[in-house]
Amino acid sequence: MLDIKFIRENKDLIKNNCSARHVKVDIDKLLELDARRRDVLKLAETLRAERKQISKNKPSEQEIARMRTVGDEIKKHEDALMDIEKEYVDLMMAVPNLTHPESPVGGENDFKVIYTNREPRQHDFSPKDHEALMAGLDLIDFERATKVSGAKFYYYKNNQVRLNRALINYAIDTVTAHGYTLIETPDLAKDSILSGIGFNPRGSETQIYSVENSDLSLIGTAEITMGGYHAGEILDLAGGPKKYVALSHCFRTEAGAYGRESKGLYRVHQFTKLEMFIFCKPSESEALHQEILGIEKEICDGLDLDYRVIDIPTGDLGGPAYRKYDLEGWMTTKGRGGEQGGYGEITSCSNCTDYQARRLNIRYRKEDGTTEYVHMLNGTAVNNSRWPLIIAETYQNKDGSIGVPKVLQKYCGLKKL
RNA sequence: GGAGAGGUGUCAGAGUGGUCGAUCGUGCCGCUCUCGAAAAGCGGUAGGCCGCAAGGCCUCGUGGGUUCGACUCCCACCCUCUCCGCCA
Repeated sequence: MLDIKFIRENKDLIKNNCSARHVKVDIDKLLELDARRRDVLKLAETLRAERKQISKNKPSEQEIARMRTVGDEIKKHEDALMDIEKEYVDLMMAVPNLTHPESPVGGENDFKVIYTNREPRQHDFSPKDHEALMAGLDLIDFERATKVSGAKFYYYKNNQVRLNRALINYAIDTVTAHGYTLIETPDLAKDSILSGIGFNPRGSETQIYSVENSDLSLIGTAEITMGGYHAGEILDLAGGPKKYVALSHCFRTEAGAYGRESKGLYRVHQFTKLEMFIFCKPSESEALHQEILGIEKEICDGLDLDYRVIDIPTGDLGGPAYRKYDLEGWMTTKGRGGEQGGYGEITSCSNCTDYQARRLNIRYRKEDGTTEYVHMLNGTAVNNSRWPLIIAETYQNKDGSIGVPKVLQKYCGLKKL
């Protein structure tokens, strides 16, 4: 959510931003509702002030009689206000965040590559995809998962389970070395928190599983439970930003996402993820966004993967992100029509500035004693779906075995799978 | 799941229908005293909304209701604590 005052004073900027981000919101309608809201509010408040003044001391019979009608009038204004406010809030929620001036303008495919660590290594044999590799080594079972839970679920088996734990533990050590507090979160959260973060739990095109007869949903990312962690609080950031690294399960319906891209582990309904999350002062957020990106690269470098970083274009930013970087790894799975590979997303980090903080009411105390909304950032450390995928495809041997990256060997005691 | 108690400002804790947005203490900030600190004394200390401002409105777990007027009364829900039951 943005500041209504800002929207009021920068109407054209907001409209242009909406169209750059491919978001349709009726800004004129919003401003009209805003004006009506303030008019009605003023009427109600004037009457309330009068009633309060008169009712302070014991009023006369005559005054009491008049206050009865004043009460009715106030109620009328309040009801009108509620109607206006409902529509107003819906529109406010739909307005996307502002955009970083350097974010590339355009749709999904207009991203800008800002870093490539090296030319992807080519295998000197015809590489397999992770599904074939893992199946061959009895490391995964999709079929029985389909029987038990449905398509896009999986059982990990044998040493793959150990490798996945090693991956998480390696990432935990790497991130906590940068001063992040380790935390494991609930896997369900209240709908009010979901929408505060910018997810719509029960809309028509939702990616969220909701629990029937409750106000709970399964989280799609620990971003939800971590954003909610400090909801409604006034933070003390004098000692520096609050930095967390959070472990949770993630659940996504992935409605409508089928086809080549969703092969194997690339797009699944459930996975485990380690997520970085920061609450900071506005002046710090751009530097911390770079810090998160740097840690993501450090994790990748440690595993010696082939990857690149892209700056996400305006049309693909979603609602909350001010700027977003994806880190894409080289995958066999991503190959198309005879090609032997392509880049696929393995992490994503966003600077959401104060967009979520305003919805969740998270502020910090400034030195002058006043408060201001914090900036919030999030970024993937690792997960146990796409990362095992890319390790298998990158470290595969001609004989169908999978090497274990050196840095993980001490975590799981294995040299190959 | 059953029984009881309770949810008020940083914390602790008053307030049971009318100048209560809230006593007192504590914490925090400033000042005085001091070479400095402690102690002591004095003063200041919630947030949000509307407004150029003056000022006004809202918030005592949440949402309804009663009333001219609700922190105070009624209803529902949420949460916390104690005891009992159940349970990985």
